[in-house]
Amino acid sequence: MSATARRRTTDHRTRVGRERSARTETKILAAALRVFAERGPDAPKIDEFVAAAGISRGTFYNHFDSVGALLTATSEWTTGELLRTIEVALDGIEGPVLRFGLGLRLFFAKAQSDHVWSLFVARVWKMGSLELPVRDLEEGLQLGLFRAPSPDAMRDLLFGAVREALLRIGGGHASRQYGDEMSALCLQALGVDSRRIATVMRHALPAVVPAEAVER
Amino acid sequence: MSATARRRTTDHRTRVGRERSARTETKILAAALRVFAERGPDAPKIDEFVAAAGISRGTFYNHFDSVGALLTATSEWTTGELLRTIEVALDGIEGPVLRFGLGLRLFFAKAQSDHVWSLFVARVWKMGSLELPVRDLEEGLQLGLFRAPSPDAMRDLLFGAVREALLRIGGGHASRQYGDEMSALCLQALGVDSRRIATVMRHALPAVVPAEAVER
Amino acid sequence: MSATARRRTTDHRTRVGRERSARTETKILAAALRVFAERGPDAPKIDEFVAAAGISRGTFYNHFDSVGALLTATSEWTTGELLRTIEVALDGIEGPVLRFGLGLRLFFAKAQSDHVWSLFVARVWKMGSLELPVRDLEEGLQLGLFRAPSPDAMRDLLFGAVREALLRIGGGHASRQYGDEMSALCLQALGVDSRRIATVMRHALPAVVPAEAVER
Amino acid sequence: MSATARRRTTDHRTRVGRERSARTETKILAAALRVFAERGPDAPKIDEFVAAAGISRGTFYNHFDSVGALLTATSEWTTGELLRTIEVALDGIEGPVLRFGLGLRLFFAKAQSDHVWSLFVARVWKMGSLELPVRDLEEGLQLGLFRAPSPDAMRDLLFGAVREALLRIGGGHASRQYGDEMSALCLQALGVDSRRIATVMRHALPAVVPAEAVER
DNA sequence: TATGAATGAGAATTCATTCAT
DNA sequence: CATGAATGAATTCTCATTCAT
Repeated sequence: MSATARRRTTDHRTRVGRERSARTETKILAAALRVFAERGPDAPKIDEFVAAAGISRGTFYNHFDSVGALLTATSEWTTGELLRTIEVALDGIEGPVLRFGLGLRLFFAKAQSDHVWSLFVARVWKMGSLELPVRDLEEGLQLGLFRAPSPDAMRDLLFGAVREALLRIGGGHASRQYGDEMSALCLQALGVDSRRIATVMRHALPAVVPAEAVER
Repeated sequence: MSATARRRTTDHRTRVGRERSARTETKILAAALRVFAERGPDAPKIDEFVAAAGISRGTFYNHFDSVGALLTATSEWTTGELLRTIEVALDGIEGPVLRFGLGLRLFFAKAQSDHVWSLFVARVWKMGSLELPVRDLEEGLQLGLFRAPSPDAMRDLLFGAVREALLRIGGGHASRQYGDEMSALCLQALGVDSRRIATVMRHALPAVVPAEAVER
Repeated sequence: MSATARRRTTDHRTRVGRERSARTETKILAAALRVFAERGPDAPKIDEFVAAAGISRGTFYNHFDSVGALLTATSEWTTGELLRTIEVALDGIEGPVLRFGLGLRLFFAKAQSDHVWSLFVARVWKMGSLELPVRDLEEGLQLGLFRAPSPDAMRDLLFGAVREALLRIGGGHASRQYGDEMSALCLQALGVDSRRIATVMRHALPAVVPAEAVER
Repeated sequence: MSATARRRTTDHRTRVGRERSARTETKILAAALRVFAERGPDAPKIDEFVAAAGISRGTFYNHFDSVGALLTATSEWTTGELLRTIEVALDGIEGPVLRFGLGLRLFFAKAQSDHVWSLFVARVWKMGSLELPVRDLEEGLQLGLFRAPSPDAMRDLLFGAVREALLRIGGGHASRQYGDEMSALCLQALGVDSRRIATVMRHALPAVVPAEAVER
């Protein structure tokens, strides 16, 4: 066998191995998403992930060092795409009020289409991993379109409202219009007047193009 | 020793014992408050309470059956008085807007005066144990003083906002005016116009009469 | 109950507890001595100590953090007294040759009276925890009673010889005179002439007064 | 393709395979030598050999069944030649004292030229795999050139001294003359008088002819 | 033969709970 | 009622071994 041939074989083995590994990792992450969504970030034991993913204990440790590491990885895996996706969907939309309002509506639409994701984000979300669209907010404040006694209060109110909304949606206790209602209420909280809110709510929801179909 | 004397001794012993027991229980509850505040409701182990309270494992079990029971007891011990206290302080104040606004300000004042309590409530609070002042809200809605797309959304937004606020306050990251700012923002979220908000904020904070000085 | 009485009770509880704890610890150490002697310092698993000591896993961890810590503790517990004991027994004996020779004979006598101890020391001994009687050696060298090409070589030869001797004794493959034979050979290795060696071997073995009867 | 051609190809493949296999095995053995030298015979895990040899787990098991088997193989691979080599080098040298002394000096020279080997032998050596030159010792005793209280003591002292010496050399804590010093001291331990020792030490070290250049 | 992901038995460790004092 | 040592089930984590590619 020539060196070239051998190298090709080696590459093949390596590639196949890596693919299998990646598939297993995805399986674990998908399972983790469900488990964290159901039980929160602290309660679950390794065995729950192992059982949910249908793998062995050993395999778990081949991929993640601890539940903490898994939580981090799941967070990243889960929220990474979404915000970018929304960003893209909002491309070409002008005006902070419209942009922020539509962004919220899109976000809640995602939540309503995936309760597991919704619960997971609600329970695990820590500031920083999933940011609010700071730019639109700041611009809106400067233009006088948004009003708030302080940035901290504004951020906390929006953040808390979204988290509670995700809990409700994830729990299956939300009506179909709930996402839009909460979006409207958030705009009202920012001091936007009713007419503008109505405009935002009437606006057609931009199409979301998934970056790529993530297998789950 | 006569029967009477014995009985008297026994009574004395019993009384002393009960007092000692009550004091121990208070010590445990106060410690639990700190521990739950720092670590949330799921993470802490029995030993953390034992260490924080400066007692032995055995003593813990003499008072509480499990961490769950302790959590419940701590919740009740902690929040039981407060809402009634606020209720009392608001006695005589008229108008849902003013009542709700002042109630919020009082609530945040309490939070800012006790960070441990603040964190505890933020982390442990589950719907039901600490209710929003439903009556004022409903009345305000009926009178057209509050506006919201739906009661669910309204409740979630307020609830979430308060929780985030408590987290900030408990973490020590809030300015002195933060409580008032958040109160104002909540009113704005309910559709109250700026003039009315200003009135509420200018209003003197009613005096709070502690039901009894709880030793901690 | 008076404060004094209570304190007395508390003290009593504390004392009883500490005594029980100390007894358990001794039990573990004694078991560890056997286990390490049989299996060496690396091989044994926690369960072997647990089984040998007749305690539960949990109890083991109440006393020692790891096998490593247990090894250290066992070493200290085991060798601490001996060298001091020998030191005391040699009190009043003059001359490095006589002192060193009798010290060796006493050491091997101890080994032959306790095979488990012998094997343990042989396997676990690391330089430093159980020192050779440096002072006698140095004095002997200065007086020209001992001869060696270098201190390092001398130390290594003696150290290695003693270790091998302990292995043989611990294994039960030593004759009754073996300890004395090895002592004599060590003196010969140090360049002591036969007549002097004979004197040392004829000398009565000083009585060893155990510092205190250690229960085992 | 003709049968002949095919056969030739097969032969070629086979030969290449065998060579590759032999090379891999050597790689594993060389790595094992280092690992055992550093960690002793009990502590190391399969992964350490795998990592040190730069191979995969699977490959390890293609060559050795267990750590025990590897240890045996490494011992044989490592010490097999040496003693025969020394034997050859001593060919023609007369007299037990001279032969034994020069043998020791050669042995330590080897140790000082290869610290890894030195540590490995020190840690792994168990009686039997690497024998002392019994014949010279017995002859020396019979001729009255060596003196010892008993054969056991003599063997143990020499054995222990050599092991300690190897540990020092392997650890890099030996001076350049250390090997010779220890050799001289061993002779002194056997009761050889200084003049004879001096003769042995002055004697030129016989040339060692490596049986074959062992690739490592 | 070489690879390395997957496996699961077994070893280490934690922690809620009991109980004699 | 208070104490804290002991317990052992539950859990975490390791590592020798297998096996499809």
